[in-house]
Formats: sequence, structure tokens, C-alpha cells
Amino acid sequence: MQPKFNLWLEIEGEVVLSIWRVELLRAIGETGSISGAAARLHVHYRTAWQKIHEMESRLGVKLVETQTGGRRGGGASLTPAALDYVAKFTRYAAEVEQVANKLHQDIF
Amino acid sequence: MQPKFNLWLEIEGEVVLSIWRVELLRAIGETGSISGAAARLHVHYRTAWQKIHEMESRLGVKLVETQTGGRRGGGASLTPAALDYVAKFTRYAAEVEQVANKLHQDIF
DNA sequence: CAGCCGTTATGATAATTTATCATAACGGCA
DNA sequence: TGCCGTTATGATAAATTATCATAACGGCTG
Repeated sequence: MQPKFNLWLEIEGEVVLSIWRVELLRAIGETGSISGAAARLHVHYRTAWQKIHEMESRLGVKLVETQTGGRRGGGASLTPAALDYVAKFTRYAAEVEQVANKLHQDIF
Repeated sequence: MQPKFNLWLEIEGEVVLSIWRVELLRAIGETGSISGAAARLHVHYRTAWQKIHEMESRLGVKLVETQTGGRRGGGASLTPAALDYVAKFTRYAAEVEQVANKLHQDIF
């Protein structure tokens, strides 16, 4: 029996950041494109794109800078705001995970 | 921006206990019926019934003792195994919540 | 300088999941 | 014996999520 958890931040009842969404942002930064990130997370491009725009619209902040066309077809990169969210949330999630695992061992 | 979380236990990739499911079990114990618990949690009877049977089948343990007919139409009560799960999981969730809230304040 | 290529962008549709509806059976009691 | 509120469950509807299809973009190559 294995413990699992999810962690997210809401604004007015709507998810703006979550473990998966932050992984998506990080993958965009590392692959340099939304399509690359989608492939890495085994998710459809459309799904990734939609989540990004949801986050941006709900936060009121631009997270991903995109460009179409060009030699490599285009690409995407993270804004400073996104990098900040990714760093903070990653730390947050890592610490909660550690505590949750320890508590699970203690109690069950 | 408000922090939220969920916590659950899996067996072979399938959820057997979660915060909501444990609330459901507790509501059954307190109301004395599945239908009462469903009403309290603003969920359809069928949904509640299905979740209970999922949990029982995945855990391989009987959680709810039911009876049909009679003056009050029937009812349901928790088995000792269910009471044990409820107690442990409730404590687990409460402690994780406390830590998650503190970490959120520290980091964000 | 026309066409290619891989990307962003987005409407439309399919698939899956979740919730609701409808109905039968139960059994104590008036 | 009939009534009532409950359990139980198949069938359907609604909502959510994922996939398909297609247009536009623009540097680069031949």
C-alpha cells in the first residue's frame, strides 16, 4: 500500500500550479519547445498548450515566450516569472513529499 | 493563492483510500446509512456505493456492513477494519496538512 | 525566391470518465 | 397486507479529457 499525494495552488477555486503543471513548465525550459515537453511527458501537444494558457490566464502572468517559424520551426522558453514559480514550487513539493513519506511509515 | 493537497493510498496503481473516501466512510458511520452519508457529502447515492465497493474489492476487506428492509428501511455501519483505517488516515492527513500549510507560508 | 520543415495555434471531434436516472428487492411495523 | 426508506444495480446522460485535423509562421536550402 503505497502513499501518493498531489499538491497545487488555487486562485478562486481554479488550479494555477500543480506538481504536473510545474513539471510541464520545467520540460518546456529544458527542451526549448512545447511540443518537446509534451512528448517528454507523454501527453498531447494540445493538452500541454491548453494547460499553459490556463495557468497564464488564471495567474495573469506570461509564463512561456513562444515563436513560430524559422529554421527549427519555432520554440518556447520560460519567462523569469515562470522560472521563479518552478523553483519555489519544486522545493515546496519536495519537502511535502519527504514529510508525507515519513508520516506514512510512522502511522501505517 | 491558496494551497491545496490530496493524499491517497494505492495498491497496484489503484486508489484504495483518500481524503474524500475516508470522509465518506466516516459519514456512513455517523449517519448510519450510505444514503445519509451521500446526502451529507452532496454526492449521489450511487457514487458513494460504488466508491465503497471499489475500496472493499481493492483492499480485499469488508468495510461497511449493510442491511436492507426493516422499520427504517435498512442501514449501514462500519466494520472494525474500516474504523481503524479511518482513524489512521485521518491522523495522517491532518499532519500532512499542517506541514503543507506551514511550508506554503515559508516558501511563498 | 519558391518550397520545405518543425513548430505554434486553435476549432472540432472522439474517447473516457463521472454523475444521474430508473427500478427491483428487502423486511419491520402499523 | 401494504407502506416506507434503504440497499443494490443496470442503463443512460453529462462532463471532462484527449485526440484529430488544419492553418500560419519564417529561416533555410536548392
